[in-house]
Amino acid sequence: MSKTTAADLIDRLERAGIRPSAQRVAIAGYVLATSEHPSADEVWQRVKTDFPMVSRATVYNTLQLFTEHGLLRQLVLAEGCVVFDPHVAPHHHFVDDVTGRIEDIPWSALRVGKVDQLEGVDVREYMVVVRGRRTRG
Amino acid sequence: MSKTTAADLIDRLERAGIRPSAQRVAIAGYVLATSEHPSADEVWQRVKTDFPMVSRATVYNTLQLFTEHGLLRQLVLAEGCVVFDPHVAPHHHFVDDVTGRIEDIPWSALRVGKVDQLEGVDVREYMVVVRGRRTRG
DNA sequence: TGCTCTATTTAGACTATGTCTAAATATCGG
DNA sequence: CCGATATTTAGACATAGTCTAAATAGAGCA
Repeated sequence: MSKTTAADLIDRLERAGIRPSAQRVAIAGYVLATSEHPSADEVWQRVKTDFPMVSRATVYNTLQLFTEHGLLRQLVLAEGCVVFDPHVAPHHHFVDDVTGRIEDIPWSALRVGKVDQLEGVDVREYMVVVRGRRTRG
Repeated sequence: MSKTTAADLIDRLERAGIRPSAQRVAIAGYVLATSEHPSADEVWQRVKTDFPMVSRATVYNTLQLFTEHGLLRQLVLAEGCVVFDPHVAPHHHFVDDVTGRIEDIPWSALRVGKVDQLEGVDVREYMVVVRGRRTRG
């Protein structure tokens, strides 16, 4: 595994326009290299093992900062955070960036190909999640 | 708007194999008819306006029951429940039903069509979310 | 009807996770 | 080194979900 050095991390933060403090470098060292898709609290737990006195607020603020500067993406995929839909047949979803409102998109309105060619997975279901703005009511 | 009667709701619950109590009918009256994609607490707040003494535990248990009997789906799309991904280029995601682990799927591994034909939306991003099981490591 | 067994509901304690604030600390430019 | 600004901190607070033991309601039956 290629180990990312502190100097590399500092460089990445600076190129993103972020001042590299010790806490930020420690957080970056984990979250910019992981493939685990951690929640904010998981990042906090993990970073604390190397950097025990970092506060929760710093981790949350830093993750927000990294996201604003394009180093991270936030995915609305945290397990256990669900919403209920009485429309049980397969369909896709549109999430309005402005209002947060979730709307159904009929299955036939989009076409998804090559799902059957995915290797090593037994697919139970899939859907497209589209995000953006409404241009009319 | 076609009003769903209590008799209709009772009938749906019974056909799904659920004994229809007053609380369950009240919860069904809202959640099986809405297009709002509410969270569990939102369902509780809403149902309480008509049925003030319903407890939170009942609403949570009932939503779980409805889901198990196929009347509802749970969507992992609740706003504010995020996970972080340092892979900022567009890609899709696979969620393992067994472990909950989220894995990246390369953009090129799937094909999504007709997104540009969606009416009334200005698309910022989209992704496919695939759920299922791994068949090998 | 009244009894008993089971299913359902309840209040509220508990936990986990995210937000906010005011104070303390660190860093930068001069 | 100094003052101004940026950053971090502890911990209170808020919100949402889980759990439990006790109370209530309903079904089947004598």
